[in-house]
Amino acid sequence: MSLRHAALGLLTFGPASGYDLLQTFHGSLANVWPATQSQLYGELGKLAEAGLVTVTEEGARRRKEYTLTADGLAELKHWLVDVEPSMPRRSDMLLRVFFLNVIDLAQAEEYLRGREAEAIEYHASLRATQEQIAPETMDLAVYGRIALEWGLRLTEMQREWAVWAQEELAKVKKA
Amino acid sequence: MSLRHAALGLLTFGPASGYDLLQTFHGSLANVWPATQSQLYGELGKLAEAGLVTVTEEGARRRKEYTLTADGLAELKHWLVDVEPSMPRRSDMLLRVFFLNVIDLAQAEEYLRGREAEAIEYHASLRATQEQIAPETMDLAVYGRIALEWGLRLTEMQREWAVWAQEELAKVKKA
DNA sequence: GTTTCCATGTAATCTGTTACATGATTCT
DNA sequence: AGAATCATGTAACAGATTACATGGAAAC
Repeated sequence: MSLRHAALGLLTFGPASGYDLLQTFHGSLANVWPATQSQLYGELGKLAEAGLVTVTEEGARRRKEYTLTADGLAELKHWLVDVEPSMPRRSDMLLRVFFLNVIDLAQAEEYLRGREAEAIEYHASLRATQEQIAPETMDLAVYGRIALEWGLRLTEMQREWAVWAQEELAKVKKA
Repeated sequence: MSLRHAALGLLTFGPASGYDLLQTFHGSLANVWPATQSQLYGELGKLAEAGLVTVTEEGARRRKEYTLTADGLAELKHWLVDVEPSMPRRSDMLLRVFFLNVIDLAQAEEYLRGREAEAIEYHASLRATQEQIAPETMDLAVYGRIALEWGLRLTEMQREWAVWAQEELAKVKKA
C-alpha cells in the first residue's frame, strides 16, 4: 500500500500530472520505491475516487493535474506517524548465500567477489548523485540527504561484509 | 521467481514434504525469503510438473515427500552461478524519510528514534539466533553464519545511521 | 474424547511487471 | 514531414497474502 503514499508525498511539493510524478519515480525515488507507468496511473485514479487527490486542471494532450486534498494530507501524515515501517526482508542475494554449499568453493568465492564489486559500483553511483545535488540545496533537502546516506552506508557495509566473507571461506579452504 | 529456487535449495539437504519445508521458511529462512503455506504448496506442484522435483514417498496423512531431481539441481546451480542477484530496492522505511518534511521536526526525530530502536531490537534477536546455533555447528553451516553476519551488520549500520540522522536534524533545529 | 499437531489444498484479492494501444504537441 | 516527447490508458500475467476448508494421527 505504499505506492499511494509515495504519490501523496510527491504531491506535497505541489500539483503534478501522472507523467510528472513518473519522472520522479524513475529518478530520485527509483532507489527507494520504483513504480511503473501502468501502476501509477491506476493508483492516481483510485486516489481521486477516494478523495485524497483532485484533478485541478486539464491541460493539453489530456493532461490531468492532480492536487493533494486535506484528506490526502491527513492520510499521509497518519502513514508517516502511526504506521510502523517494515524492514525489507526478501533478498535473493542472501538467499543464494544459504545455498552456496551446492557449488564449489571457487565458485562461491566468485559469487562473493561479485557482491563486493556490485557494492562498490552502486556506492559510486550514489556518491555521484550526492555530488550533483549537494551543492545546490544545502538544507532544503535534508531528508533527501539523509535517505541517500543510508544507501551509501548500506553499500559500504555490503562491501566490507563481502570482503570478510571471502576471508572466512579462505579459512575453510585451509582446514 | 526465487521461491522455486529457495525450495530447490532446501531439498539439497535431503527429501522433505511441503510441511517440512514450511517450517524452514518460517524459521531460518524467514529473514531472507518468507513464504506462505499457500504459495509453497502451489510451487511444489509446479516444480513436480516441471520435473525439477519428484514425489518419492507418500506417507500418512496424505504426506508427500519431495526429492530433488538432477534437472532440479542443475537449475539451482544455474541460478546460483549465472543469474545476477538483484539488490532489494523498495523500502517504505526510507520512503517515509523523503517525506518527513510534511510533519514537524519533533515528530521526525521521533521517527528516527523509532528506527534506531527497531535496529537495536532486530540486532539483538539475530545475536540470540547466532548464539543458539554457533556452538553446535562449527563450520558445517559456514554459509548460514555468513548470511547471519549480513543481518548483524545491516542492523548495526541502521542504528548508527539513525543516530547520525538525529544529529543532522539537531543541526537544522539550531539554524 | 478433545486438543494439538501434521498435512494439503482452493479461492479471493492485492501489488507489481510487461506489453499493447492511442493520440496530441513540439522540435528539427 | 518525421522524430522525439508528452500523456493516458487497458490487458494479461506473475508473485504474494489472507482466508477458508478439510481431514488424519498423536498426545493427554
